[in-house]
Amino acid sequence: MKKTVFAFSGIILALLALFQLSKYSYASGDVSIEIIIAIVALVFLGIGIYLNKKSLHKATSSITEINLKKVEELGISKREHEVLIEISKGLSNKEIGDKLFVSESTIKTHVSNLLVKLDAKRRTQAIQKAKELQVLSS
Amino acid sequence: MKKTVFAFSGIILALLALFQLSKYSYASGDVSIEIIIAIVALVFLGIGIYLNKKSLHKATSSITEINLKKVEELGISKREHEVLIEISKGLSNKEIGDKLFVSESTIKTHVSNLLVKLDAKRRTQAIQKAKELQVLSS
DNA sequence: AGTCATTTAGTACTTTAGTATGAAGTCCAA
DNA sequence: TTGGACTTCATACTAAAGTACTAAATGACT
Repeated sequence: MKKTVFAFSGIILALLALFQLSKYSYASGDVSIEIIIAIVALVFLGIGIYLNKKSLHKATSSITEINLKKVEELGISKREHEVLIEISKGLSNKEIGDKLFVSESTIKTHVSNLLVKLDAKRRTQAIQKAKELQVLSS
Repeated sequence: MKKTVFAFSGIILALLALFQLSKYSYASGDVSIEIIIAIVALVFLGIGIYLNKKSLHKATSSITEINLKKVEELGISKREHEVLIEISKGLSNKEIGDKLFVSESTIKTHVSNLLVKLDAKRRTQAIQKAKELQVLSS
């Protein structure tokens, strides 16, 4: 956090300096305007890349969005998708039932339906396929 | 791919136009140099962010290395690790046995040992924990 | 009001998974 | 060469998971 503050302060100061420098350099006639603009362009290109690298590195580690369209395409209902998530966490049917306040029978029904919809023979295979199809976050 | 080519062509043309525009605008005295530089700066900042987002998205999506040290720490043997990988692919004990040319009994033994070492009650939980511990690539 | 998808739940079975235990062969290092 | 870890396999269980129905309640849509 402190590093970020210092970095930003530095960048802002550098930019101000660059602006002033560009004005005086142009006024004194030493450098053409094209070169000044080019320098500014390159510096900001670098800043853009740097800022993005910072922000993306924190975000992308956990971003693997769930494709809601494919969930629909596969005909997976809201409740079934909930069950799918719990399966991927390693819970048993009984545990999922307790967590969602329904019976184990109900979970078995949902799981059976999920296996058909995901074309899987086992829950482990369902997890694998669901992640491939971006129906589960990995 | 075609999209990328068109996008780049567009960007390059826009930049050339911007450069020419800046020169004439300044020459005619309508716009001050600060504003021109600011516009160029913002445009290149955007380009930098855009380029980086593109390149990072391709790279970070598949990077999740397996931590060999933790495999050792957990006392997971070479064969057990092989079995773990097949489990995560969604195979049954029988299928894993066929793939590795051993009996289902053998796989059951390996799986039981894995569950103890990973402190899991089920194979699905083992997958989850193994990925958390970076013993499996996710 | 009636249809359709969803959610819930049950029974009765079959199939996998997982546990516990024993045992034998391999290979490596002390 | 003799433990020790690894791999293999088996038997006999118990426990989950999964299948194949049936069925009822709910809510949305027509």
